[in-house]
Amino acid sequence: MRSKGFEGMACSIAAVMGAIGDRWGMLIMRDLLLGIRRYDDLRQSSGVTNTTLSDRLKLLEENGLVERRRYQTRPERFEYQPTGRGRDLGLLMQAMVQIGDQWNLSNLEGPPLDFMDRRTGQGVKLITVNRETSGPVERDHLGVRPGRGADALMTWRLSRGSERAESSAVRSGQSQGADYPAVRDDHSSARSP
Amino acid sequence: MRSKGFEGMACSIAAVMGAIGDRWGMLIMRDLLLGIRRYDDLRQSSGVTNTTLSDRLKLLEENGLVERRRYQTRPERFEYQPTGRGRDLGLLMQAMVQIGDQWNLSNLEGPPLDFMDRRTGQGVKLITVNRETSGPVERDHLGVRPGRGADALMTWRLSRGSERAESSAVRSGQSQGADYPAVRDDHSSARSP
DNA sequence: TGACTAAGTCTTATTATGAGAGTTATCTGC
DNA sequence: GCAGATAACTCTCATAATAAGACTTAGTCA
Repeated sequence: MRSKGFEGMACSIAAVMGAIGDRWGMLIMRDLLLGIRRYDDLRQSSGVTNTTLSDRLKLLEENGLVERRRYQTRPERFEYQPTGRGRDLGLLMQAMVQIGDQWNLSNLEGPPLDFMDRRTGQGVKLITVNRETSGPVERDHLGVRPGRGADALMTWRLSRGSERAESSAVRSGQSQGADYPAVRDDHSSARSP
Repeated sequence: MRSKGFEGMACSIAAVMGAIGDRWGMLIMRDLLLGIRRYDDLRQSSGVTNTTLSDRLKLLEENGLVERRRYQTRPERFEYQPTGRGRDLGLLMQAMVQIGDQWNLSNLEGPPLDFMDRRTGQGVKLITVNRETSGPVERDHLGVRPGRGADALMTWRLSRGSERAESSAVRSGQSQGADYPAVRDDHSSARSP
């Protein structure tokens, strides 16, 4: 059974994960964004099996992240390239590289992949800034609130999240609250989903 | 069969995806970062089944992203909270929200989740900046190169990526090259993996 | 001729998943 | 004092997905 309900979820995180499919989908998108175009190259680069690669490419195409294009006839040969939407996932890739490099799970002597400014050759990183002023915002100051597209479940999730952070968890002095404390909306209620 | 070789890959993207496990793992991390702590709340919030939630929580704990803590005895009750490493995934969450909001696959009238600066209440976003000067870097100027932790496969991947971008693909005038064009290293070669 | 390339499909055994029932220990309301 | 609720799971079963790798098709290369 592939999925249960990633489609109807009012959550951008679920939407993005649903579109990518799984970690194989993500590795394939990584390779495409790095410029790999051919089926066999994708297979060798990611180490995925034929069955899964074939399936994921179809899925990514259906989800509008990848375009399949015939680059020669007789025999027919196809290549795959990211669409505009697929290219948006570059941000995700940067975030993963930044986090993974920090963790360094494989105990490497440096990052495997180094993002940089092509003009200057200098390294780059992702930071959080104010949407209007572009001034930097520290992680400790970040919060979250239901947006206009939030449904009852999202509202419940956020209020439940801040609830726990203030009751048993904090009383015991051991547990920490939400990493992105919810800022309560006027119309937020804590009904069960 | 769960996975083939996500462990030995010299790639931060694979490392992060491997640690999260799959999209259910990501939804669980989302909920934990929003402050949800209890098993039943996680289940209701994410819509995951018991079997999968139980399995994923163990996996996330093994991977050091989540900590299981007894908050009461008789009867024993446990809660789950993100570790420091788990908290790093907040950046990933922000990236997904930013991308998913842009796509708006569910045709909502606004974002479901709104990240902001708690001090001012103003919205925030992720941008790419120079690692030293903190000056903004445009997407079109981004490139990539093998870092010190790159293995033969990563080097091959990057050189193959820029190869395709310059040969058949561009010759035909239809295909575009890598979104993050590789900057060639002096010691990069194009041997097969 | 034989080897090789590219882009897959097909087969089989193993593993994961969804749905939901069952379990254990305790607390709450009446 | 006992039905029902709560919390955090485990168990079962039918179905779906996966890994490994053999096979296919239509050419090119030496």
